[in-house]
Amino acid sequence: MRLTANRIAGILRSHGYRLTPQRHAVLKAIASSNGHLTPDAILERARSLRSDISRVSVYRTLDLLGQLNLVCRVHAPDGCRSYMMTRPTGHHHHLVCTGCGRTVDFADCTLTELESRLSSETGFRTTGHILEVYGVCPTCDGSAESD
Amino acid sequence: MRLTANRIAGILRSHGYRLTPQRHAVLKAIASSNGHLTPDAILERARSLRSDISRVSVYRTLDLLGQLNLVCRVHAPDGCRSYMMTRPTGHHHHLVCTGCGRTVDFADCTLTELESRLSSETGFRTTGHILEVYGVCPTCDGSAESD
DNA sequence: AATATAATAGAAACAGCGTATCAATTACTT
DNA sequence: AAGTAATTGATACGCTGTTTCTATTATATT
Repeated sequence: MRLTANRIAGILRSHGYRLTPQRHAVLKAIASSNGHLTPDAILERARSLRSDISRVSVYRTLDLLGQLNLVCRVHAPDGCRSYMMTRPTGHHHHLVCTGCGRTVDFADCTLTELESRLSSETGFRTTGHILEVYGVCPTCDGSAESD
Repeated sequence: MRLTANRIAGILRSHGYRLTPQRHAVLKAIASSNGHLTPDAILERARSLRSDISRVSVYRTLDLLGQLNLVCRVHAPDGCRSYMMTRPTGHHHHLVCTGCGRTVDFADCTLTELESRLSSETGFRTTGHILEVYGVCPTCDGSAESD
């Protein structure tokens, strides 16, 4: 289950951050999507909820949420600055629909073996990885696109 | 073994493209690195070989090389537009040093299982993936940084 | 070697994304 | 209700990448 905008609002306040209408709109914008969103798409959605939101606030809110690990970035083939809500769990990866952007998380990551093998073969001390899997979701596979 | 600048020059010509001094300088700039380079870093290196190279030409050459699969993009945590020479082989991934950028390719990709499992679990028709592994190379692990 | 020509170059202007600065506003504490 | 520190938007800026256009040039042909 993914974090709702309201729960995140509570988390923000518990960390001493203010809950402004702008932040709330950004939260709702991100939480209302089942896929990843670019900062620009987030701005657009947030503006439909509250018209007086600036681009700057979107970036600031994204930075803040990123620091608190409440949103995570999605690396798409055409750009690596899209965001979506982080699930409560820790390490995970994304299965991204290249048609509509719908994104599914998965947590079973089989890369620790690979990392240790690479480590012993190269002498590198491995520290992490990016993994994004791409595909076409059932809906998009039936031709029409949606979001 | 990685492609040399001269071999790539031959490939370009065999595809009907001209071998201009600018392109050659860009090729040498990329080939002379053992890591991934941003377009800006490539411009800088190419300029040290030949002063009259414009930023536009770097981008154009990168596009061309990308179409021919002679360079590939490296997704780093801070940006996804770095380039390095492609090895002659096909599907592969990168182990990237976060200290100096040195990059090692590896071809044993264990993700087809994961993809088919995800596919049957989600209904997505998987089409590919990005995988970049990060680490610290032996040199950088001994404190000083180099390139 | 000279010529023709299509490809390629750089200059300049532009567009988009993200950030820094700063005065005005406002969410929250008391 | 008032005080205050956090937060906001406006503005300006810088960086990255692209488009357009004219001049140049690598190559094929003679």
